[in-house]
Amino acid sequence: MIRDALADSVLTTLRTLEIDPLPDSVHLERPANREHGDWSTNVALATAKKAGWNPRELAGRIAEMLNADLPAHVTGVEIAGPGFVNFRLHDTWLHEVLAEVVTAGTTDYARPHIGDGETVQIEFVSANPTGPLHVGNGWWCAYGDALARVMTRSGYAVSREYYVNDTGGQIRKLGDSVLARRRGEDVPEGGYPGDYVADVARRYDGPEDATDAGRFAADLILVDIRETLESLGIVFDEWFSQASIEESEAVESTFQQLRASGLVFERDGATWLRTADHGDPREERVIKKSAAEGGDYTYLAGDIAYHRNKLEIRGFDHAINIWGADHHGQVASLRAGVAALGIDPARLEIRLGQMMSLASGRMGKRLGNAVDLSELIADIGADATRFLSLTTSIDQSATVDLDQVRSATMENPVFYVQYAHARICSINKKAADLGVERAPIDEVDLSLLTHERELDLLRTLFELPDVVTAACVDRAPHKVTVWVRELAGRFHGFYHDCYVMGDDVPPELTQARLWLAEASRVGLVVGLDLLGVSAPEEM
RNA sequence: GCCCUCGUAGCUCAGGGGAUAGAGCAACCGCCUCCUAAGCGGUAGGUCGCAGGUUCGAAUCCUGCCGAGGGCACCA
Repeated sequence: MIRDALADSVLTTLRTLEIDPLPDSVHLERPANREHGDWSTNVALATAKKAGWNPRELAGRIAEMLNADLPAHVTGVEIAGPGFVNFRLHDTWLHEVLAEVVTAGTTDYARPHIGDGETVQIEFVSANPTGPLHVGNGWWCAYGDALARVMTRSGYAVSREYYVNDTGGQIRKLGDSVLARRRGEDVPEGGYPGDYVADVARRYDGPEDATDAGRFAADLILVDIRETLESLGIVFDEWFSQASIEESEAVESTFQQLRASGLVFERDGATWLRTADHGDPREERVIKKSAAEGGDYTYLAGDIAYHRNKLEIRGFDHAINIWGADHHGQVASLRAGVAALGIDPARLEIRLGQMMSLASGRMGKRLGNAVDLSELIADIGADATRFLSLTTSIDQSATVDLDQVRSATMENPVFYVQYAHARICSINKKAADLGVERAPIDEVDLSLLTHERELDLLRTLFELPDVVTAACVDRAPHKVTVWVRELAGRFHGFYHDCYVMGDDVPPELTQARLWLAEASRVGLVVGLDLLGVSAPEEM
């Protein structure tokens, strides 16, 4: 790859100059300003001081030596600013990129080998089955799925999991609401007033028992949640029942294992875990309630047991939890609990998604203005819904204007990107109609691609492997969204200025441009697929 | 009080050590005898919350302050 080749040649030069100490690596980047060349390195700035050189002088020597023996594709090396070494390249480096992209194709281009088969479980959504998913608690579901896609492409063996909170107080409350509705009464204080509860009540013919009614309701609601997620193309490998943990020996055996850590003690009739040693600012947490409080294990105890199940019993190498920021308070305690079990807490990664808000104000089930996720999907479609939530970082508390989103559906950026794909398909269709076939890539003169639009497109395509790598390592699939918009923009520019077929387009150029369109298609298909957004052939 | 995230164009957000800070929307002006105008080009719009510090270089890293959101249960 060009970057490695340039870095190698710079490093060789530094060796020849007997620079000591040599830098660990030579950083090459593409300058934002075109006047600064095609590639640039700050290596002189970074190493000069320690090696006892003046940065500009060192940069000058590097440029001088490289100019005396130019690396492949390089037409000239210059110094600029305080000591940058800038490379000017012949367009052939980009033509090589084109060949790489179409040769690798959608299955192999931009497939970084990072995971190396490591198993990763990503747990996300995990909303309580006490009501349909609303826009707020469904906001980061596309994030979890896109992250799973990005990590899969990067070589991890990924499993998607939904932790179903199908036991405990919330379920009893839900059951109480159902029973009240069945009796024709209002739901009790703190219950669930939604219409879906009434629907459930009409179908429930079981005993007058809150837990029984609650589970019945949760099962039905879960079906609805699953359908909503599937309509977004999100399919979980596992729907893991909290009850299955709490009603088994899992909590008890986890409890015993915690005791063995020596961090467990009794106080005020309750059993506590000392979590301070593993970094919890709360220092100690109750894991088993006192008799006066019922004597049950706490949620934390169950959660530690659940994560023991993930990391020890099922043995995933790595577990990633995607939680809403409102669960921030649980992070340190859970990590401490996992560590107390003797499990390396580095294997558990918890990403907090900041709360989203609506331009119209706060949303909440109890405020009665919760907008169902399924409603939004019905309004603007699955692709737009996913794309929308994947444009921002999860660290950003996004503000969504639902009215604008609905009215501006046709101007949604997702269509801009999909339209680029449709245009490529349209070109291919026209080529087929005209009986134009693409010649094998190695028989096509790619050096005919010299238009700035063409070269910009190739520069962007070059970036995809780096983008996927960054999206994976930083757990930031929105980087793919940013990139795919950029690529679509480049393609629209090319489409507008560079006709692939036409009376004044020579057949050789048509061939080269057909391959460029194909490379663009590869980029769009890969990018959109990572986001879980469809790539339609026509719009 | 302590912890986490954020403060970038009128709005919604990218950029998260490099050289002149970007996009979309909104506003204004142009562009189809030709592969879908759901497109392309242009104009206008910024003290990157404030103040210090580190660095050859800071929107980016560190500290403090201000502002917004979230969190600090024998609830889940």
